[in-house]
Amino acid sequence: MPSKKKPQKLNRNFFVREVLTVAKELLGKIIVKKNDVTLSGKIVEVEAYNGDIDEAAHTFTGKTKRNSIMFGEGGFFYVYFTYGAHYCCNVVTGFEGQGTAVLIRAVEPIDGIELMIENRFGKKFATEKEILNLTNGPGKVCQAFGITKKHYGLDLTGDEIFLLNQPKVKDENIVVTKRIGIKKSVDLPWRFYIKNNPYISRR
DNA sequence: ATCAAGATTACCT
DNA sequence: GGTAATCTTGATA
Repeated sequence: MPSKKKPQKLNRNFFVREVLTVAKELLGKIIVKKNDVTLSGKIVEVEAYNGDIDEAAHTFTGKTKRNSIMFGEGGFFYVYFTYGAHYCCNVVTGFEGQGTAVLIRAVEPIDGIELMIENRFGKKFATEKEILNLTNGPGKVCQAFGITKKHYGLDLTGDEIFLLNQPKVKDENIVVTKRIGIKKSVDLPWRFYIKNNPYISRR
């Protein structure tokens, strides 16, 4: 009997490519975080940042202590804290020295939904509406998954947090728009999300 | 040592 | 739709 093929972890080569390519291909992939409970979700919305030409990127003004991981090789986790309340998580892309990354803006919950509800709302149960609000924004994704600065610089080809390969989302099912919540380089069409997915952050 | 800004969210009218 | 909350980082002195 032909057994169903298990999805494989994305390896270093996937991440060490041009940031816009990686951003688009990250759609539909599954992010997994292993603890006592395994949490996972399908990536449905991302934004690309490129310090070479993009004034909104944290790496635009050069290397600092905070953004140094973004200048490393692709496949590492860049987590930062903002607005005094929220963590946002990024997947570093490209070669050593490039300063590019993809912000994970929204995921569709798959495994460990009970724990995500607890992390986000501090209770065990949630209404359908609340479940749609679990992970539909970058700060919410980090809160639901319990991602903090402890995970800064983590190797995404390791065993704690990693990504599982999935079939590519077809171009006709990808919506391309301008990015959200930034004040510089606002016209770059570097936000990508899966068409008609209920878990994207609207706004 | 001090200060301003920020890749957001939740709650208000 | 508008805005307060909240604190880390990086820049300036």
